[in-house]
Amino acid sequence: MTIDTPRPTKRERTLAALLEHGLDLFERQGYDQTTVAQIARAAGVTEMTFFRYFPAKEHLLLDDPYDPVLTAAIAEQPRTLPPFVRAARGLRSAWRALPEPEAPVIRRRVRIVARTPGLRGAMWRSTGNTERAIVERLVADGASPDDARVAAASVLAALVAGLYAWADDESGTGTLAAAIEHALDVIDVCHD
Amino acid sequence: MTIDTPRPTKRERTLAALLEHGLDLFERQGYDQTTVAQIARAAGVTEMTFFRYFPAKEHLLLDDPYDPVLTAAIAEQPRTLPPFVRAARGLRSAWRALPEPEAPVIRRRVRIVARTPGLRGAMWRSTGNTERAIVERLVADGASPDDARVAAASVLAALVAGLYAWADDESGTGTLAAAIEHALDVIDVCHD
DNA sequence: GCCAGAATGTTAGTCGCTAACATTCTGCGT
DNA sequence: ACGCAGAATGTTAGCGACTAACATTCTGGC
Repeated sequence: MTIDTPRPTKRERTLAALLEHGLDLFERQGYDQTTVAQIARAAGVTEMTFFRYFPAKEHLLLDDPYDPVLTAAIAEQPRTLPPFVRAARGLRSAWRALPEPEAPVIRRRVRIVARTPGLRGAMWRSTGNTERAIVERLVADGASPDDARVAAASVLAALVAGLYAWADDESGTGTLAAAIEHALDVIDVCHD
Repeated sequence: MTIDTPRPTKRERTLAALLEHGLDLFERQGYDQTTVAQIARAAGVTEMTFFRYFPAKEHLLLDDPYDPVLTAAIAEQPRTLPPFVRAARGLRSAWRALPEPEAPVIRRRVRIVARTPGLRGAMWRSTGNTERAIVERLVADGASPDDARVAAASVLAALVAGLYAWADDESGTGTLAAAIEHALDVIDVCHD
């Protein structure tokens, strides 16, 4: 909880309204069945305005400000390890340190993505930036570009699969960090 | 070369025309800049007809009749191995056996996909069937569903990354099978 | 309370894609 | 060669995501 909440600017308020009503409608009637016009109307705004806040419908669900932490964690892994193992262990230690409070919102979003085939592709594309960041890090440390791309893509795919499994768990008991760690364990099978 | 080429039915001819002109236009002016109407016109046909042959624009590039071979190869891997390793080695042995003659067309297609960000997502979604098939196989052999999904997604991501690297190689000398094998080696780092 | 600039609305249009129905053409048997 | 069933294609109309150019209203600091 922040100390003081100075009256949110109008921009912040409409953004929040779009996010809230968007998530709500997606959950109630499905992503494909929900129209941008509907979301806008629910938020007391025009379709046009929606696109001033999000470049596309899917961006209401896909945001990703996590990159810097990840690459830092990868950099800390010993360079003697193969790129694939470095990436996997780096991601694992990064997510272990992540704060859990944001988990509920993330869960709502991931749930919708996991259940909408068309969005799974979009999610994958949206990991493009993260992938680039990881590749950069690995190459800077001596890996071949091709190998780095393979390692990054593969590790990210495992991470996303782990996210889906966590979001789909009805009980909702497990922590996000544990789910991620488990997913990366499936992949990092070398014990040396 | 087949022994005799009985006059291709009209359906086959328009299909071929759409594929040919589609690929051509995509290569010359880019995927996003190419309109379905353009492709149809070039093939001497209507936009409507295009959609009778392909459910969506992207399907002109994405076809995948490979699943049965893959799962069979995975089934042959020893069940004592972790799911991830089984999947990786199964895929490797499957692609080793694949005929190389189709490579040139595949290369054209993958090249376009690799260079069109929006299509990378579509490609990923189109691997959904293959993923399901692999998961089924792994689960049937005793893996947990969550673990199987992680393993399948991760291995497929590596394979696709390998495909991109191969298609982007300007020299065009390396064989498809070699590229795939190399990609899977990056991921299967356990030597035991 | 005023006013610059932010925020929003309007209109019009493109592209991907679908549906319902009409029309033409192909390739088979005779 | 001929005719006909059914395949193949065309037409029209429309929805939803998204963009562009321009007009309008409203906000928030002074």
